[in-house]
Amino acid sequence: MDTVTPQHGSATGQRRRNRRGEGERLRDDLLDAAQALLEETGDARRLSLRSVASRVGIAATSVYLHFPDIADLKVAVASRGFAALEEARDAASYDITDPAEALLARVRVYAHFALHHPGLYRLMFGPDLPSNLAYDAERSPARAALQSLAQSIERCRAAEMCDPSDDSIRSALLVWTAVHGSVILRIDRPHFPWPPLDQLVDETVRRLVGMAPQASC
Amino acid sequence: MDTVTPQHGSATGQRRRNRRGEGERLRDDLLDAAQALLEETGDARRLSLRSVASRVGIAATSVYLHFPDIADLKVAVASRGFAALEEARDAASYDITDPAEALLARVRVYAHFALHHPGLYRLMFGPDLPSNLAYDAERSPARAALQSLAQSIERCRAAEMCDPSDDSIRSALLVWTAVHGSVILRIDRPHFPWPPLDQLVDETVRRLVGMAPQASC
DNA sequence: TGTACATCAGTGAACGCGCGTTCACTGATGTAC
DNA sequence: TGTACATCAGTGAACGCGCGTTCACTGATGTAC
Repeated sequence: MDTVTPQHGSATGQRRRNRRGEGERLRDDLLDAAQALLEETGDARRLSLRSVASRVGIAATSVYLHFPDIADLKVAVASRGFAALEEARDAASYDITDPAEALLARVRVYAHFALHHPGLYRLMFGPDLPSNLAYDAERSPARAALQSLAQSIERCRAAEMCDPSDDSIRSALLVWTAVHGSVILRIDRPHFPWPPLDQLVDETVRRLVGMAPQASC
Repeated sequence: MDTVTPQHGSATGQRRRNRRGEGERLRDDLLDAAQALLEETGDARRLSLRSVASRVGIAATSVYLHFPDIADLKVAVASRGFAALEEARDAASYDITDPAEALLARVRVYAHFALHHPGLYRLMFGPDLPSNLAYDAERSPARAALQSLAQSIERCRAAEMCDPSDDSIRSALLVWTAVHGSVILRIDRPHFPWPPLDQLVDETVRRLVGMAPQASC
């Protein structure tokens, strides 16, 4: 969109001050920088107010113009992460009619998202968000994601593609925690000889929801 | 064991210097202090050289008498944790003859260990160990634990209590990652309305290894 | 058309904190003679 | 039995680092008159 201004995407250093009325741009730049730092280091602890400011090329104190403190910035970054994850999952299952295939596709995308954005994923689902702001509150992206997973399982059940006696919310919980464990250990223990991700994820989902071993049913 | 010396278990403050020839005691005291800090904060990042030294009641520099750096101290603490976990698991299944019950008991104890020692558990299985020393090397307590889990599953299979077509190592991997996800999310998201732990763990294990829903088989 | 001024978008010095690590040292104690 | 001395088990000051946060400030720019 509009002309690519030099300050966008540039590393630490010179940066042109925004024009009058465009001060809000810095907010986006800060979020971009924080996300970039997460991608590079894979470690949410490195996300310091000073590191983000330095990445953008502004004084450390300027962060306070847009965020009351570093915790709020982290929450905002995580929030963007949840939106991106949701979008990716929806895109993955958009044109799949088979409910079982759709479920598997959605879970696979979740796993790939985690491995492609380990720092962001760890921030979203790990201990690095301030606990009073973490997304385990009743209305939160993480809960919404769980609901969406449960609905996907429910559609399988309606099509008689998995265990009919299960509570789909409970099944969703089993699947979510299991897949989280699988991807977070992959991220945290990169030297372990992990089998291919998709196979393991598929197997986990199939068994936990009582789906037949082959995709057809 | 022998007289309880005042420096043991005491908080920050006065501490009597060890007698000649007993300097190695400080090493144990450091490990005890580090573990106590983990229990209290639940956060492996707080394990700093200075915090451990202060907890024991010695000068920060004295840590170097026994550990080349803080990373080595963390590895030593994690190592004790793996030993404790192994012991607890063996104790849990010691007098259980039914292989399925033994497997479930062992996995339940694993989960309880994690929730009772969240800081220690996170250190053992999380990203806080220095990556070159993390226990994902070929010969490591974590690998040994996985082997032991696989053997427990193998015994179920021999007794025809679970899916006979499975590779037990692969099943062990599925179970380990799933249970890890379940407990680490409980630790990291304490505000989430988690169902009872044992039920969820049992259900996860049964489904992943293809065990019948009831304990009898 | 010119200018005073309010506002916007930041800056820069400074604070105290905890961190890992270095270096030279100290004082008690056991042992060899 | 007495004593010199090596060793052991630590100490304490100091270093530079990055951190979050405070405070008073600056300079460009749009706007009202």
